[in-house]
Amino acid sequence: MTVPTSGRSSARRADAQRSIAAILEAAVNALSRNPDASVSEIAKAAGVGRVTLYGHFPNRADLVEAALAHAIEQGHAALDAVDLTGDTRQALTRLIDSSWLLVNQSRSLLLAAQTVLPPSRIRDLHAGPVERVEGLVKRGQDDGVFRSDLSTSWLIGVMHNVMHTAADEINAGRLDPDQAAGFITATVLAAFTPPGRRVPT
Amino acid sequence: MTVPTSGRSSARRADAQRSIAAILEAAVNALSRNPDASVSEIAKAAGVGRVTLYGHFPNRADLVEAALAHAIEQGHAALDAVDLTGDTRQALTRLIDSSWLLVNQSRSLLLAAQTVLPPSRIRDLHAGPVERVEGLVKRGQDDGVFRSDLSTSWLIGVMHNVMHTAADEINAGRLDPDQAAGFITATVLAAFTPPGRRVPT
DNA sequence: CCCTTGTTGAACAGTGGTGTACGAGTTACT
DNA sequence: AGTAACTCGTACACCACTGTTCAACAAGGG
Repeated sequence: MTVPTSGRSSARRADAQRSIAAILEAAVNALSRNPDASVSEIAKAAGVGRVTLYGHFPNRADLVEAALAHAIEQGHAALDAVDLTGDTRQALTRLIDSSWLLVNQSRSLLLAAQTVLPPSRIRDLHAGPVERVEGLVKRGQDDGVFRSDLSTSWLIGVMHNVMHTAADEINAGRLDPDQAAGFITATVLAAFTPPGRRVPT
Repeated sequence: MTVPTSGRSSARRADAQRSIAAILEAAVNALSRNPDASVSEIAKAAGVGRVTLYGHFPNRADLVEAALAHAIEQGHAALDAVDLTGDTRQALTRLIDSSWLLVNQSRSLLLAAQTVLPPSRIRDLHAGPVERVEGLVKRGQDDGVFRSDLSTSWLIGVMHNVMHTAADEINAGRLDPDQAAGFITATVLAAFTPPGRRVPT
């Protein structure tokens, strides 16, 4: 799914696979730095000719999509290690700890994708990660630990955007990166607390 | 400050002022719809020749900057009407009610500015509005109504990004625009509640 | 070892934008 | 009424990027 699987009978040659891998990695890096990175830029960073790149990805949009899919897949795999059982608030804390850096780093890449891909496509690509968070948040709501007067998707959106707050603050030099995770969890846990209940310390 | 005041002894002619006003308004509109709007596009929307536009704004960056400044100034003026005295939480609610739509509408314009202007310039332009919010939040922190374990700038950032959450959710068709303000204030007030204290209902 | 598959740079056409120049026409201020 | 300020369209030079073609060369697989 990461790579264009357009009707190909025999497997790709080894060097082609290497090229594709290099291109994807370079694309993720370049687009994460600058959402408007050109195809030439990416090809050069991948140590590959521009023509070669076009041999694997028909146009820039497809390349960006593949890069985003690649990054998401990687992140998704990395988060499989996180233990989401037990106390819901602690589970959420663990999830934030391991995911906020990933989210932060892919911010610019996501922006690139948004300018080139239809919103539906982007939502599809995010289906996996969203599902994981959604399950956790819903469990918290069912247990009464998280508020239910706001929709699940809203809470997920808030969590996501609070991570962006951290990125902004760090970028502006107003927040020490080491403190970021703590700020995020403190804020999210408070925001998720049901009305009338005490905010966890 | 809204208009290029580059050393001009005698006042501009009336029609020039009209042109500038039309251009600024058109620029705000166009850039709010599409952050990559071209100069031609903006000129056309303003009912003005492209050359005329260049007569008033030397380049695209200056135009974008002027548009952002214009929008901010307008918003700032509109918010002067909001009563920020009395109960801090209620004051914040009032402020959110009147400002979230403005913030939402200028999202794309801000994005345009970010791709063309240095961060410092953007922060300067926002100085006015930020100051207003900062005063209110600081007061809340001093009174013990808002938490002080997180920095003031963080809380402001959170408030800002929660508004963005609303925009995202509306855009995705998952939130009724009429409910947005309520969701935002509920979330922000909870996030601002000091640890150990009850979340307001 | 040979043939297929990949890779490469250079070159080209096309697109869509920015900013400038010019000359003729129009509109406001005094 | 006259002059300076303003506007307009066209045209131009320029640039950066996209996507394609070509012909020569390199490398993997059976």
